[in-house]
Amino acid sequence: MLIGELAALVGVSTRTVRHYHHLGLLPEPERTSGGYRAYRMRDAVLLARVRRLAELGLSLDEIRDVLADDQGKDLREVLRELDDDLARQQEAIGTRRARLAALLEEPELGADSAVSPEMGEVLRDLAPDGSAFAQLDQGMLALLDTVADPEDREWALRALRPFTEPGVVERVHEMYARLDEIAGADPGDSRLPALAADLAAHIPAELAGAMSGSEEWMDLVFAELTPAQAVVFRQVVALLKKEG
Amino acid sequence: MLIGELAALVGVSTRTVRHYHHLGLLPEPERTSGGYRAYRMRDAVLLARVRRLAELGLSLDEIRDVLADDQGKDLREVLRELDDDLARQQEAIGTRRARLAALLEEPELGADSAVSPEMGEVLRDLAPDGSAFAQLDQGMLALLDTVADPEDREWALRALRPFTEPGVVERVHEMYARLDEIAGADPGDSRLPALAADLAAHIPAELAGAMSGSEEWMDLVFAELTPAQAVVFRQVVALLKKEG
DNA sequence: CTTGACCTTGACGCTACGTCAACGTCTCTA
DNA sequence: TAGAGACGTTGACGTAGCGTCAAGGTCAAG
Repeated sequence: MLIGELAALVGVSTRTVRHYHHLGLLPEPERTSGGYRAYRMRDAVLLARVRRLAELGLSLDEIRDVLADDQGKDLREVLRELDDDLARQQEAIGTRRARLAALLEEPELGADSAVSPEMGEVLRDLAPDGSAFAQLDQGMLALLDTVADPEDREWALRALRPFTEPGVVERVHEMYARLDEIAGADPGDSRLPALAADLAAHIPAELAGAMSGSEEWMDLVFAELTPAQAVVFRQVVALLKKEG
Repeated sequence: MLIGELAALVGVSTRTVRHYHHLGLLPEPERTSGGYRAYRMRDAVLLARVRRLAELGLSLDEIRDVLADDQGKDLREVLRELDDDLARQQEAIGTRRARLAALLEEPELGADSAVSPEMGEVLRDLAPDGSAFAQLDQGMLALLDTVADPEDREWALRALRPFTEPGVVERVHEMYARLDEIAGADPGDSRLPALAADLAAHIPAELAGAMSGSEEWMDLVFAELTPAQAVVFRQVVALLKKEG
């Protein structure tokens, strides 16, 4: 039997057979005068054994160990571990499918999808309306949602909910629009103080406190702003500090 | 933000971040004077986006496509395909776990395990009793079980069942033992004709017909036999042919 | 000035083979 | 007897998503 015949008999590729030789799973057979591998029934029997175990899902390393031990004692143990592993995989896939199903339910499926359902709701209410500022803002909310620990996340969601109420959403969009408008403005632009005042009036104290808590965080946020926007937010911070 | 800080923020390794740069999933940020990557919030937002999609199970290639399209239209399609794929995986795992459970039920778990339940029964009844001939014979039955198409398999099982009946099993083991005994014997040994006659008496005609059907198959089987055993089986074949 | 923590690029490792490449062997046929 | 075509040989790269050195540069602190 040449390698192609053996492979066809057992139902694998010749590459697979050679691979098993390389790994020592299958002994190299004698060679013909021409250098071809000459297989016998024993080889087919062995190869079939390997395939049966492989099709169960054992790794080739595990198969080698099992065949080396030869006894059924170790095999039973390996199979149990494998079953546990498969059970975990099934569970993980189930979880992912549940998340997928929830996502597919959503009417909008934007770049910031795949966040938690609660944050998804907030983001949908605040809707990406083409505003550059809104995009960054909502991206950061999505970031927060994926990296914050559960309690911080809950806290943030509670703090955000007021913005999603009808009547308030429109004000938020108006702020986004005004921030976009002044993006390229001069730092001394006359519209800035009014915008800062309006923003400060809409941001609750607790949110402000949390935001300005970390110096580095604030630096990172300010680094994303245009000079004019930065001026506005420095004024907002000042106003909120005075107020609190 | 340096790479380590970004990675910690989003919850990945620095290697992962660099990998995403390499794949073009994440744009390379500016560098500090010292050559360090200097990240900003936008990068964290983007990285979090990538991670959310990756954790859903999308491949990095798919993520790049989805982010390139930017629209939710394609994302929905990709997610549906992914869900189908996961459903298939779940089913496959379920099948494997069922086979595993069946296997773990079995009291004996030998080298030829993981065959079909029916063949498992036959092999258990014929039990590996240390006979070298029995080992090869039963290995070949296992091979047959894994490579034959369903109808041939059914046929073989029906033809084998008589051997597993109480009263017959003992005769089978006796034959195995006698074949082992004469393994190294002279081709002219006086025990050979009797053994051949006894074997022929126990092998039904249909099985004999099937076995001798393929020339190559017979060659492969004979190649596994010692000279004395080969003599015996040539006599068996002759006897069965005369009888049929 | 040194230490130690961080950064840089480059490259190999992992799983289970698929897929060339470049070349030898064997069988069949003109 | 030569050539074609089917098969075999070894060697090496590719896959997915990073982990893990290696060999070295940068930076803040003591």
